[in-house]
Amino acid sequence: MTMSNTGGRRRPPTIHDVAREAGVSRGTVSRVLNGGHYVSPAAQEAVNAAIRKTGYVVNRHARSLITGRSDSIGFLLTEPQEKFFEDPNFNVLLRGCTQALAAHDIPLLLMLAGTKDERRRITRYITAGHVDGVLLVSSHSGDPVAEELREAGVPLVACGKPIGLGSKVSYVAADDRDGARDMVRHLLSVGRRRIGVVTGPLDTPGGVERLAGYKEVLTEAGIEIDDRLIVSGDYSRASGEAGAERLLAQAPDVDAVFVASDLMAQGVLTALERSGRRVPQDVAVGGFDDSPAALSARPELTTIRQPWDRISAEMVRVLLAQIGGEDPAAVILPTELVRRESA
Amino acid sequence: MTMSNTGGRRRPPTIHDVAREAGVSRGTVSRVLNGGHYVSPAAQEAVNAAIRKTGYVVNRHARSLITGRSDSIGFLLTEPQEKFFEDPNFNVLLRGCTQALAAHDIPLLLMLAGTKDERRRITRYITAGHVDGVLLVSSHSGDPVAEELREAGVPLVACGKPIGLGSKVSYVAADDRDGARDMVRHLLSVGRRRIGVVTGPLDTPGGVERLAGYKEVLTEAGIEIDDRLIVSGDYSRASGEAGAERLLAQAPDVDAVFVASDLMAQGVLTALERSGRRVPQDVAVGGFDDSPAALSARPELTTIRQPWDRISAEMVRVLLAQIGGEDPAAVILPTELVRRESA
DNA sequence: CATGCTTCTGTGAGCGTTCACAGTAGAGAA
DNA sequence: TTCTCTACTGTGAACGCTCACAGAAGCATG
Repeated sequence: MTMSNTGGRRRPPTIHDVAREAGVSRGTVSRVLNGGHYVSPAAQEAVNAAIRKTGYVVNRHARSLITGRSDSIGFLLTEPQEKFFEDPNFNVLLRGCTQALAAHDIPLLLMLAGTKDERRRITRYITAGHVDGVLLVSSHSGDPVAEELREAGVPLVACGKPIGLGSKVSYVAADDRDGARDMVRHLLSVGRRRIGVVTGPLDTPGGVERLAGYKEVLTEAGIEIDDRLIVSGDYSRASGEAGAERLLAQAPDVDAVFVASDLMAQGVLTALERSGRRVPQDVAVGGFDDSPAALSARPELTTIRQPWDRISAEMVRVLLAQIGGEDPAAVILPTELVRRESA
Repeated sequence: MTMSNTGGRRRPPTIHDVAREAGVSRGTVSRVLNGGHYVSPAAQEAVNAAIRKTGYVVNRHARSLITGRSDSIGFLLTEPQEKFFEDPNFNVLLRGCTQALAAHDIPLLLMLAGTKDERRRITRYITAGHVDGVLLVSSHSGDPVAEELREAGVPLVACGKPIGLGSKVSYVAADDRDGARDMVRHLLSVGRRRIGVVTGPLDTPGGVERLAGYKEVLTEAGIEIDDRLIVSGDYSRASGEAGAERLLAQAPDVDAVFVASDLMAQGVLTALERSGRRVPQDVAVGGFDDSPAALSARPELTTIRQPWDRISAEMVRVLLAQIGGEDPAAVILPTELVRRESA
C-alpha cells in the first residue's frame, strides 16, 4: 500500500461541485463566472453562495485550454542583465506593471533574456501562446527577440520608443525632449551659461531626444552649441564618471552639466569632487529619471522625474487593449522637474 | 461575415499533428516528450524529427489540466514594498531565482503582497494550485500569508530563517553569525577597540544573529560589551543615519562601526561625514550584504558578501526537491569578507 | 508447444472548463 | 388560441494532453 501523500493537498472543488451545491447546471455557474449575463437573480445569488461555501476558484488551465487565452502576460527584459541590477528604474517599472496586472487578476511572468539560449527558449515559450502579450524592456536597437515576436503577431508594448520595429508595436515613453528642455532652462535660470551635457547612448531614441532638447533650448537662448561641451555615456555610473573627466579636460570652464541619467550623474559628482569643484556652487548638476539614486547622491540630485507609475499603468492598459483587438498605440507622458540640491 | 482576426496568430500544432507526421500514435509522442522510456530508437528519432519539422511546443494548459501540476512557481514578496525598491539585494535574488528556474523550463510568477486585498487574492491564487510552490521573501515575523500557505501544505522555501513557522518550511540563509564574527575580527585586526554596532531589526533572526556574532568576538577578545555602543535600525538608509547620530552622542570615542546592512552603512557614512570624522582614519565602517550600494558608497564599503547567486540557486533546488516529495530542508551558506576602503 | 517476461505501441477515457445549441417558460401581439 | 420574442437553463462536445490498460511482438524458459 504505497500512498504517496505529499503534504495532503486535496483536490480543490470544481465547477461541478458548485453547480450541485447551488442546484443549477455547469453552464449557469460558468455564466455567473463570466459576467453574469442571461442569469436570473435567484440563480446568480445561489451560485455566489455556493462559491463562497465551497471556496471554489476557477481552474485556469481548463479555461485556457478551451479559450486559447492564457490570461497571463510576460515581462520581458532583453537588456544586458547588469543594468537590471544597477538601475532602480527597472524595479519601479516591474512593480508598477505587476500591480496594474494584479488589478485584472493577471499574473506576470518574469522573463530574462540574457544569453542566446535563454532568448531562444523564451521566444518559443511566447510564440507557443503561453502568454497573451508581452511588456518589453529593451532600450538597444535591433532587438532580435522583439522582432521575432512582432512577426509572430504577439501583442507587444515597449517601454520607450523601440527602434526598427514597425508601427505594430505599441510603446509608452516619457517626453524625453521636453524633460531635457525643462532641465536646461532651469540651469539657464540659475545663471549658468557654459552648460555641458553627458548624453545617453545615441543609438537609442531616448538618448537622441534628450540631447535634442538640450540643443534646442541653448539655441533659443542664443547660445552657440559647443561640441567640447558634449560627451556621451551609456547610462551607467562608470560612464558618467568617465564622461565628466573628458568634459572637464575639453572645457574646464564648464559651470553646469545636464546628465541624461541619475546613475551617470552619480559618476559625474564623483569626478567633480575629485577635480576639486563644489556642487552646485562651481558646477551645477542636473540628472534625469528621479530614480532612488537621485536621493542617495550627495548632494541630492536636481533631476527630471519620469512618471514610472503612470508609465507602467499605461503599458498594461495599452497591452490589454491590444490583446482585446485594438490597434497599437503610442503614449507619451509628461515629465516634471524635481529641484533638490545639485542645481 | 464577421471574422475577428486579431493579428493572424494561427493555432499551433498539437501532439496529434506530430503523431501523424511521425507515423506513430499520440501515446508514443507523449512518451518521447516525457523522458523517452519504453520507446524504440526508431520511433524516438521519427518523433523528434516531426517535432522539429512542425515546430511543436507542448500545450502546458492541457498538460497541467491532467497532471494537476502547474509547472510554474511563485516568487512572493511580502516585505513592505519600499524595500523592494531601495534594496538591490532583491534584484539579485529575483534574477538568480528566475534563471535557476529557467534552466528547468519553469516560469516564475512575480507576486507582490503589499495591501490586504493583494494578500487575499494571492493566497487564493496559490492555494488554488495555480503554482506548485513558492519562493518567499519576508523578513518580518509572523507573516500571515506564509502561515496560511504552510497550513494549506504548499511547498515553501523562505529566504532567511522564518519566524513562527514550523519545520515544514524550508529556508536558505547566509551564515549571519559567522559573517558578523568575520567583520568584527577584521575591525579588531586593524587596531580598533571601541567598536560600535548598528543592528538590523531585532525581531528577525538575521538581526539577532549578526548582533550575536558581534558580541561573541568582542567577548572572546576580552573586551566588555558596552550598551552605549549598540543601536538598532531597520536596514534602511535613513535608520543607519539616525543610528549613527545616536551612537556618536552616546559614545563619541567610537573608532569603528559594524553596520548590519550596506544600505544602513551609507547612512552611517553620511552621519560620520557630517560630524567631521574621516573614514576609515577616525572611524572604520564595516557593512553587510555586499550589495551594489557598497560600491556606490564613498569611501567604498568593506563588507560581508552574502552569496546571493548561491542562495537563489539553493532556494530553487530545495523547492523543487520539496515539490518532488522530499522533506523540507534548511541550508546555511558561508559568507565572505570583502575588503575595500572603509575599514 | 505453452508460458512468462520484457519491450514497445495504440486506444479510450477523462482532466475542468467554455461554447454552441436546443429547449422551456412566460409575456405580449396577432 | 397561436405565434413570436425574450429571458433563462441544461446538455453534449470539444480543447490538447497524460494515464492506465490492453495487446503485440520477440525471446528465453519450462
